[in-house]
Amino acid sequence: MKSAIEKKALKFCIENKHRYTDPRRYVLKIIVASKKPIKAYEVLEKLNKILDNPKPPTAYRAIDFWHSHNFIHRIESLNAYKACDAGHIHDGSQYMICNECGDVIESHFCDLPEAIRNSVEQKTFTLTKWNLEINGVCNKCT
Amino acid sequence: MKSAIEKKALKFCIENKHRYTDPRRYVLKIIVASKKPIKAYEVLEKLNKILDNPKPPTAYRAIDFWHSHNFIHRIESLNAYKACDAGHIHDGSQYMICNECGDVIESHFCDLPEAIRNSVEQKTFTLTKWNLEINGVCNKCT
DNA sequence: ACTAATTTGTTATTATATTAAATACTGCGG
DNA sequence: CCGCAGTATTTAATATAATAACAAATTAGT
Repeated sequence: MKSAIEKKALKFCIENKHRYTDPRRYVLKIIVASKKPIKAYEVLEKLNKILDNPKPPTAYRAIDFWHSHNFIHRIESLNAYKACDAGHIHDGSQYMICNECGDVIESHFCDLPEAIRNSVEQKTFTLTKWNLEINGVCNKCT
Repeated sequence: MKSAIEKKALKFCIENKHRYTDPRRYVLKIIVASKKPIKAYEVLEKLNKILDNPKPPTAYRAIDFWHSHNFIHRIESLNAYKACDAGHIHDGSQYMICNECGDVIESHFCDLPEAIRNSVEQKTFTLTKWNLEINGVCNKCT
């Protein structure tokens, strides 16, 4: 049973002549299946139940692959990865991380808000990517 | 010769009855002296020229100390630390990281821009901290 | 000086991530 | 169908980042 992201990923691979190999396939499945952001070595652990004794590079390469093609994002402050189901490519991302339950909610601002963008450009800084991580307490935990 | 931050740090320690010990003192000096964000093991390396064979915890403890008291910030996507000379405490920070020269510029937005804050609060998420890291190319490198 | 609190020293270990070199797989032109 | 070129994986080793646990030293308050 394939999730929407997995279907999109398979389609992407076919269209762009990338291989939808077992490591890639299972790593994506594992990350998609995880409700919370998942760490590389947790991915590796789960991968170990499917593949034969996989080593770190196997997980990392697949993670990098999906990451570089925007199917997953990295949450820097957690060293963890999360699938992104946005129907579009975005060069920025925004997360709300609950300090209580550890849940991470992604918001899809397609653009960096004006106020920030202006401030950045005033410094004649050419923007390529941005990442906002917000900590706090989510509504379930309040 | 003490920088403004170091003076402020010393004052802070006296006022709050924290000890201004050698590891803390030198670690802060090293981070302040570094133009670019500096990594923990680079701090340790430099510390090794001053103290007698310091171990990782020595550096990490001092880093954590200054970090927890807002004298330095951590740039998550670089695993690196940078002194902050803002004259005030802020619960959020914003960096522009140049992909070419590695320079990092900190902007001092005291508050998260309205547009984002609203979106966060609409999801009834109580905000405690935020961190924005922007990648791009700085004006010197364009 | 005695005690409690804080901070550091030391050793070891865990967690996270990458390199390098050999090997295998896939699509394609002949 | 064969072999080449490009792409991807395997393997072992290593690099980098961070913490645990506990003993020893320092300091402030009595």
